[in-house]
Amino acid sequence: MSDAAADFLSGLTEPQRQAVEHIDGPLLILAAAGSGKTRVVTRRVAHLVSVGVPAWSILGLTFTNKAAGEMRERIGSLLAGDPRMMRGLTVTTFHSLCARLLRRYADEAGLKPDFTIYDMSDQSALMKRVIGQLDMNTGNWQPRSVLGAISNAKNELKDAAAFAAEAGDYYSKKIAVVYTAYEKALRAANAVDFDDLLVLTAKMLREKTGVLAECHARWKYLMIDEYQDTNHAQFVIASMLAGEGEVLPGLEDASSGPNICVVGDPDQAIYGWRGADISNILDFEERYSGAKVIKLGENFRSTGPILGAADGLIKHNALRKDKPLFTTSEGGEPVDVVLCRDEEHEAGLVVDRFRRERDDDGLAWKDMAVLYRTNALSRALEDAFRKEGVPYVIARGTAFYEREEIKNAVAYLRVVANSADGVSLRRIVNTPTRGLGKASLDRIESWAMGRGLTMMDGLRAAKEVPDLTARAVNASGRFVSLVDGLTGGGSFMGVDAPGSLADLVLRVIKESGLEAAYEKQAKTSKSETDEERLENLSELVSSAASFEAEYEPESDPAAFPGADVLEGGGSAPTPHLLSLLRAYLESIALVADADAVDPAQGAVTLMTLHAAKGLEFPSVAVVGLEEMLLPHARAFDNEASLEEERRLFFVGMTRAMRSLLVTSTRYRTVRGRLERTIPSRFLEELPIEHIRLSDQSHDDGFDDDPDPDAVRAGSSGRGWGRSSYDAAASMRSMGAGGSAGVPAGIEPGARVRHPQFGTGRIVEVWGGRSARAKIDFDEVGVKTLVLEYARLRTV
DNA sequence: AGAGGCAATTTTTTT
DNA sequence: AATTGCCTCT
Repeated sequence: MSDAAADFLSGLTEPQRQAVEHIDGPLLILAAAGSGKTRVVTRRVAHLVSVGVPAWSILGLTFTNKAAGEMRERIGSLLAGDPRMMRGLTVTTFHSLCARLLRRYADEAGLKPDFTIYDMSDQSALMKRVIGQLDMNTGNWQPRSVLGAISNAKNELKDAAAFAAEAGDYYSKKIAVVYTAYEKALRAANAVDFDDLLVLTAKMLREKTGVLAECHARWKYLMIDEYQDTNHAQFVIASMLAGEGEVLPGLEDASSGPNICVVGDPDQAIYGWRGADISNILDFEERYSGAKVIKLGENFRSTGPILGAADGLIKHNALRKDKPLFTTSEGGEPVDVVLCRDEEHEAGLVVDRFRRERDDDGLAWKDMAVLYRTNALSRALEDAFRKEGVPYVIARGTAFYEREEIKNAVAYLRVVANSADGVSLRRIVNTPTRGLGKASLDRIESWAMGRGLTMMDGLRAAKEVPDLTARAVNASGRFVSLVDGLTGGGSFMGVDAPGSLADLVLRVIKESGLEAAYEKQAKTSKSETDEERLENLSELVSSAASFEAEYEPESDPAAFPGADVLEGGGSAPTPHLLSLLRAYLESIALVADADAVDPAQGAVTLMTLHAAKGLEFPSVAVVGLEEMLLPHARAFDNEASLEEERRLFFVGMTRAMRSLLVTSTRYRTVRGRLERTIPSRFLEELPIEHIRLSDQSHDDGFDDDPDPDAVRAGSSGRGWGRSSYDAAASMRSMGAGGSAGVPAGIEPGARVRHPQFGTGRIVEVWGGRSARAKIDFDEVGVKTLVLEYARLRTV
């Protein structure tokens, strides 16, 4: 063994070393939270390469782009001696890989290579039309729930025909009809949804032996992270790629099984709701009878109390094989569990604690994270962080692309890349308004559909469409030439339009009139949001520019580089603008919220518990430990989902290295309504010896320092959570604090402060039970607010 | 055609 | 609170 190979083994525990050294045959790594999984996986890859396995024959699959990027980076630094050894290494997400394979083998998959990937809002838009066209009532058949049913079917690899064949009851039969029509509409739009990426790839790998053979020729070593969260479709894809089909009964043994290495932890399975099947990991040993199983149990991340508390919690999962969590590290503060008055109090508490930890314990903002069950909980936290001037970042990778103006610009790009994309076309055909109203568009559409043409074809042939006004024909013509101009003369395919991707994006923004429309609005209404929109649009141009700068066509897993690239030498061809555009749109479609986590930002990270999986922070706060929230109301009906909620909390707790705060509030504003809450049952499951309870929900005001007596007060018994609570007293104290309820002195002429709108003067007050006030705010103008919910304070 | 206003509604998590 | 959809007014 070379010295380099030996390096990858230094400082490892025995089981870690075994995992790193494993080369051929199936391997299951059961990696408990904080057990050094990433370290092991990256070193194993580096080790494989160092013993002569070509990097291009290794395929690593993760769930988020960020995880993939990190893994690639860490492998890169392990192999820093020779960057060329990384050549052709593929580490990517399931969805990315599938998208690339489907483009490369579009024919075999029954697609066209320029297909669009529809996100959830595209899917809803399409589904609404489909349901409407079937003359079904969107009230009775909600796009969301229908899509949910279809998604479940797809995850089990049931296509519309199979679904229809099984459908017995009226409801299922109806869904089957919608499913069929929805699929037809997707294909007509030359589009696939998220599930299709997996489904169509699985189908292709099963049915097209030629494709599978090429994949086998390329990838000899398969590695899958977070295996406990794979669904059936992903399981099939993994099995096919691993060469499972080649293992004949009776021939499998320890050395001849496929080179598939899966890594996961059943205690961190949190995606059951989207079809993840925990039995994939539980049955791995059975499926690959020669599989080597390595358990990484020792935790290197958290202090004893944090780990003890998390262990005590997860033990309450009855459907779980008991597995001790242990650490050799000593000391550590107990887990703080604090009962707060409301979300404002809770957020203030978190900010105070973080500030203290930064000032006294030498932590940096980037070392801290707040985790919550639902995105809605971020608001109160944001307000507090902003108010206190503490830098924070919300992990919502998709947020930018969900903005109106960005969606509009991206829709133009999508139509440029795929003119059949009806959902995007409909979005932009009259945005900004160009005189093509609903009536004209309906006429054009029915004309086109009657002929089996796309909407774009209809626009192109507007002159022939009956009953169109001259104005509509004219507008159609202008729209068509706009798009043709952007595609470089209507024959983008095969012809490289001049300019870069960023230029194209810029042209879209200008030539579409989007920029002008927002500029006009910004001038007339003087609102800041339109200024912001313009800034966002130019940020989109920058993002396109940096995508272009970083894009490496040869790193495309479906590029299947020829010998010249794999063996070195040969320069990569200049990417065609259209393929660049496709790749860019694909990267936009496949961003994950977790991708936005960037510790380099020097800010506290706010994110959902789901997004936190795989990360670690010296200091963590998990907020909102209340019944209906964590566990979530939706999880009450069955034990399995309740246990998933518990795992979710477990995942949150085990992100913490040194400091963990868990909070619950007595009252929480839900959809604008102040509601009484019940502390989460999970709090009572935390072992008392590892936690420090503190009921601060009765405290008045906004004390910065926790009351040391209050800390002791809660620890006497375990009944503090559920019933012994004086709601009236709490309401009184809140009134005094002025943070909720209707403060006195709300009358015309009075000056008040609103948490969002700032200060203003009351113009008018009326109404009895749900009294409202008209308030003239200094910054944002006149607004009418319901006093009960407005959180006004007199100034 | 299209903007703006009002009423109803709100199933968490995400690739 | 905030978003979405429906409806009216210009």
